[in-house]
Amino acid sequence: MSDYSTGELAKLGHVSVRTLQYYDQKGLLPPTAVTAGGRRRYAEADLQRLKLIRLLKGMDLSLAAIQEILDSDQANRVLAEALTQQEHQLLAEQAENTEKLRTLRLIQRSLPDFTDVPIQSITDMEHMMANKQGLRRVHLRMLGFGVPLGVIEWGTFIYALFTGNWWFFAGGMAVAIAGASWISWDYFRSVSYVCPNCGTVFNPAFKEVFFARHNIRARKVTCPHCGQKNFCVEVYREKTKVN
Amino acid sequence: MSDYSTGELAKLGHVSVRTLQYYDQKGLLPPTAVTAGGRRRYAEADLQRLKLIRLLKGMDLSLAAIQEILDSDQANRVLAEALTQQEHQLLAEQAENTEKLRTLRLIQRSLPDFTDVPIQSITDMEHMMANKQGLRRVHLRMLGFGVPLGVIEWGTFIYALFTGNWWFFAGGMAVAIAGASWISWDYFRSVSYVCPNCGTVFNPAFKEVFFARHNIRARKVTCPHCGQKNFCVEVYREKTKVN
DNA sequence: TTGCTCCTCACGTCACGTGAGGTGGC
DNA sequence: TTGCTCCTCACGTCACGTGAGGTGGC
Repeated sequence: MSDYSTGELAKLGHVSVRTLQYYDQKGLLPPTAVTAGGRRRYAEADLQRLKLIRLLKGMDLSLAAIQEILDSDQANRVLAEALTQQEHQLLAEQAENTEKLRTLRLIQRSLPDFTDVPIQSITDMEHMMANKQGLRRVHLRMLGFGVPLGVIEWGTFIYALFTGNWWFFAGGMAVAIAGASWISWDYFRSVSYVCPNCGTVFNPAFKEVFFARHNIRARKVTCPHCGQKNFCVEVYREKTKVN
Repeated sequence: MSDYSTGELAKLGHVSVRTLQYYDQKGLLPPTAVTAGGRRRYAEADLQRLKLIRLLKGMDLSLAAIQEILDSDQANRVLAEALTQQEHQLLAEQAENTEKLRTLRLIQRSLPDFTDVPIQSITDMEHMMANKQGLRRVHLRMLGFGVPLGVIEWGTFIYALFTGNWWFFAGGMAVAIAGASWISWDYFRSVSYVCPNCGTVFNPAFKEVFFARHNIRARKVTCPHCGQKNFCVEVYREKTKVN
């Protein structure tokens, strides 16, 4: 009547034959009987037990924990305890995963800034975050001063066009150039660079920064520590580090 | 100058010495130099690399994936791709965990119903859920008929008390007894029992059910399949299974 | 008798932890 | 010279998957 071979039980329980052999070896699900030829024979109750094992394993309980539950004479109590513990475990994992996703997306968003920059530079996350904020302030300040300067430049130019008074435009240009110089200087004093090779954060000379090849977030400058010339990521220069 | 021994780098990188040895063996982080005596010597750039490894490992990337990223000449592109993939992975895990927690709590809630019942009986989840719904309907129906019956019983009793007309009460009692009998019969016809030993779902004789020891959700009845007498969980008898 | 199922080793997986037994370097 | 650090094997972890080589049972 209702007894199954290893293969039959495997099919009914949606597990592999190897898994059943393994469960037998571990003592987790020994067959009801073994034939003279050494073949395992399972009964209906074994299928029940297997289903329960799968159910518990589906909630990430370890085989050891499952065995402890099944072999306990206080199965109910032990199960309840294991479930409570597993609930905490799963909740903790959920929180960790959420944090991992947060970090992942932070990197994804800042990855476009790292064109030409060896990715070694993406090391310190907190630094990156503080940095993003600081840099954004600096960039906003640039805009805040740059836009009025542009207005002055074009305003005086157009005024000169209509009135023929080019001295007025010359004055506007002088103001604009002075302003732009000041903005550049201010920007230079607000940022530092981090060497992708040795991780040193340094402040190159104004001249080197001004003429260096660069993109939105990195600039090819020379590290004073290891002497290499690399694309270095621009970071916000913290007040406490100004020297 | 700034070169580190294995122990020093381990301390700075918050990993174990063994981990660094392992990373060297895998080719993931080979030391910049090795002394004549076979001691590993790391440079500043190695610390950078280690920090990046930790950052990526923190998002559950495998060492193999990290190595592929670090050793690629298109590191940026490869990293972006790996991150996108990992994002999907993490999201999938979140969804799975949520489902695991749902199952876990379902079991937790129904666990008190399994007093005296071998936990083997908690096997089929979908069945359990359909079952809970069905049983609840049956219980509500019992209440829906039972409460009016109680009202009739007490109402006629009190009426008899005040008027002295006890025939009226006798009539009410008759109705109540008939109603209760009908409720029992209806209940009996709405549930089945599942054998904790062999998993068979069966319908015992009315007499056995009526007099059997029981608690809220289980009843000690005899399985017609394996012949054992156990506490069997009461389940909702599905229409299609009525025989 | 012929396939098919099942059997028992035994190695591989992944990222290290944990000794054992020996040596480099301050 | 004495500790301390570091070195290389090599086994263990967890839940099986994947052959290899052999046999039971219809």
